[in-house]
Amino acid sequence: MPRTARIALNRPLRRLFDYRIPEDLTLEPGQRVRVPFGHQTLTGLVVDTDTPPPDGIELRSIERALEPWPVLPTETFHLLNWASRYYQHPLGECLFMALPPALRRGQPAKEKHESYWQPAPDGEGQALPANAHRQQALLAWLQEQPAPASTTSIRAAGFTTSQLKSLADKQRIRPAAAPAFAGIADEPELTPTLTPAQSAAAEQLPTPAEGFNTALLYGVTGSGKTELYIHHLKTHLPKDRQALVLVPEINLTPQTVARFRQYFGDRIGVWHSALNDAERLAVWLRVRRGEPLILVGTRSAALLPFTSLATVIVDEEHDGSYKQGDGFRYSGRDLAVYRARLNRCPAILGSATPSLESYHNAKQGRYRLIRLEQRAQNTTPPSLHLLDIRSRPLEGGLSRPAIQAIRRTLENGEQALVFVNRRGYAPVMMCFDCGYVEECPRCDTRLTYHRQDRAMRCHHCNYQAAARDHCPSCQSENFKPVGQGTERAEDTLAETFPDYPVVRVDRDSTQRKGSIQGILQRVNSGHPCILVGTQMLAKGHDFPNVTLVVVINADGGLFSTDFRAPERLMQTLLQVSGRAGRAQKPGRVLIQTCHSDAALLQQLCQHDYLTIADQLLAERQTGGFPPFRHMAILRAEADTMEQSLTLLNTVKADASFPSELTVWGPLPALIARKADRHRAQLVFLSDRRSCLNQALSQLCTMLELRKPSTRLRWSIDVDPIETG
DNA sequence: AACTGAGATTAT
DNA sequence: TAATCTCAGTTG
Repeated sequence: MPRTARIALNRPLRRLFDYRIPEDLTLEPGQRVRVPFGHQTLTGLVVDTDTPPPDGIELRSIERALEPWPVLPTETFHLLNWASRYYQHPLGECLFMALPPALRRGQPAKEKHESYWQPAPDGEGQALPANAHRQQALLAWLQEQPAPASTTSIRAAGFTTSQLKSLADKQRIRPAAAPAFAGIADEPELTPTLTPAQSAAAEQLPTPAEGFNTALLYGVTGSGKTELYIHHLKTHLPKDRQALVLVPEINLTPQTVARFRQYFGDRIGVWHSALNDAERLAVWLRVRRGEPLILVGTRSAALLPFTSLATVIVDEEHDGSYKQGDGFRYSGRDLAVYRARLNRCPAILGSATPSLESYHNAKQGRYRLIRLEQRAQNTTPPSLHLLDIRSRPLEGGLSRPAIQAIRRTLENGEQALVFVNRRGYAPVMMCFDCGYVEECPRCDTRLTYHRQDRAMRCHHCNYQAAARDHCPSCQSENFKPVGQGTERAEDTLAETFPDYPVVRVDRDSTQRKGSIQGILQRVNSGHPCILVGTQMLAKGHDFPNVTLVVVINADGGLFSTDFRAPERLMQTLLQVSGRAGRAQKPGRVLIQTCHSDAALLQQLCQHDYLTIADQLLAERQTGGFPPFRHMAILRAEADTMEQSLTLLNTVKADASFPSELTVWGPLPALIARKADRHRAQLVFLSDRRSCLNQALSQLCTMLELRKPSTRLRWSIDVDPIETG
């Protein structure tokens, strides 16, 4: 009986392919192989062996295994299998997503040869030139090292390979064998000191000894969650085990990584989108080898091949960036929790504004709710005030009282932060004579005016055109920007407060690498100034001298059709409020709105987040929305709206859905045309996850069978966060 | 997705 | 008549 293997390929095919295993080869799931596929040779992953071969097909043979060991260890493999079914995404693409790019191709699982160096005995080799300062410094550095140093660590210490080569040429250093991996090199023996409130919370956190257990850590902004994580890992993570720490966007939080490094030294591994292929492979291999790393990373770090995971932490667990927006639409947070379950270890989800999903889980008793409601430095929490701007004169979007508050803040020698939820100068250019509004030629959107480079831009498809100074329709010069963007607010503020620096922080002002660091440094010097910016400012930064936060307009989230909009509004407002009054000075938050009577905004000023969350949950329950019911969206996009709607309509008509499944639509998407693609969607809701999942796989089979055209595309989004 | 081959369309 | 494009079908 010839042995067979079922192989997954990195292709968008919802099926696997069977191959014969050569006589001399033994294989297990998770191994990489080279297989013939049509006229090409591809890298595949073994999913199963000795499965009954299909009838009437002449199987081709696996060429060879790329490694004698599985690149995907058992738990990771299980996780991805589960995720493939849960998110209805082809298994092959899920599995390959968990490999670094180098291993997705046919490359060997080895780092580029790394060499190790040690100083030559005293007196050997040639003397160094007097001006070779860096070489002398490198030699001195090598002499201080307890063991031979790798090229990577030499580079990390600020030296170059050419300096290394010069020393080697002069025989002042010699190559050495790679030191055997001996646990953690030198993890500092340092543990953060906790406040009484932090200690109380720390005692409730689930430890690796307890097995699988999920905790929701509700820690208000400034309560010191990071210290708590570090303390927890220091006291409970065994020295030989791994930990995963997920963060939303690591590029914006180098301070967090620095803090972890300070306590764990080289035991910290970092994983984010800015790594190149070689760096990715190196970190991935360290994880796969089972080095007891504490891996700090973004969403995709949840897919890393941990072999001895003992703690999972998800910081800012409410953050939308944990959900992948295209392709394999997984939630890094949810995969991390499932991973903890597979590895029988604790998962800690931390946030000052927990997602309603996690909070609901806590209320249902599935998660342990831990409250940390005191700020670490005993500062009073910021006070929130609504500022109704109906029929008030505005200057560049700012009301008189807001400007006065900013002035007082600056005169007190403190800093103010102005939050504007739109980048650019103004979201619309409009003709005040004929009413013409400049729109994107490829999307159903308005173009945003960017004064910085005199451009009109579409924030949805990146279309760009030169800005005009008169109306293209009636030639009137009464063609003006309408509404507020960060650039405009910056402008007004600079005019109003000529004696103080105004610093803008948004995607456009921080494009250059590291420019945000410079900005933050400048702000943290503490001199009075005004910060203007978008969401970016709300995320995790610590501005000790900011005592006033002004929200230019809170109304955007009040009337959205998206059922998550109120939740998101509350989270954004509270996160940005948290930037106020960190040090010894109390903070004030002014929220400009045209609806100061709105119940949601009133509650925000009077209550804590969980009270509002209770309220929002009640509304979700009444409306039959997540987390009370499970949701998925089938989206279609094509050259015409008719094509998209037809596909969804026929699929809806042909499928036999159980009565407990609610189906809405098909309806055109909120932005019906995006980059010249016409989009529509069908929404599914069900009380039972299994019911939803079954309906979705039925849909997939149907959609796979019909192959109308490559220009007509469809995708499934399970637990969507954008429902427009 | 990548590739192929058949058939239609277009350039020379 | 050759080169190019489009479309549908297949991959074990």
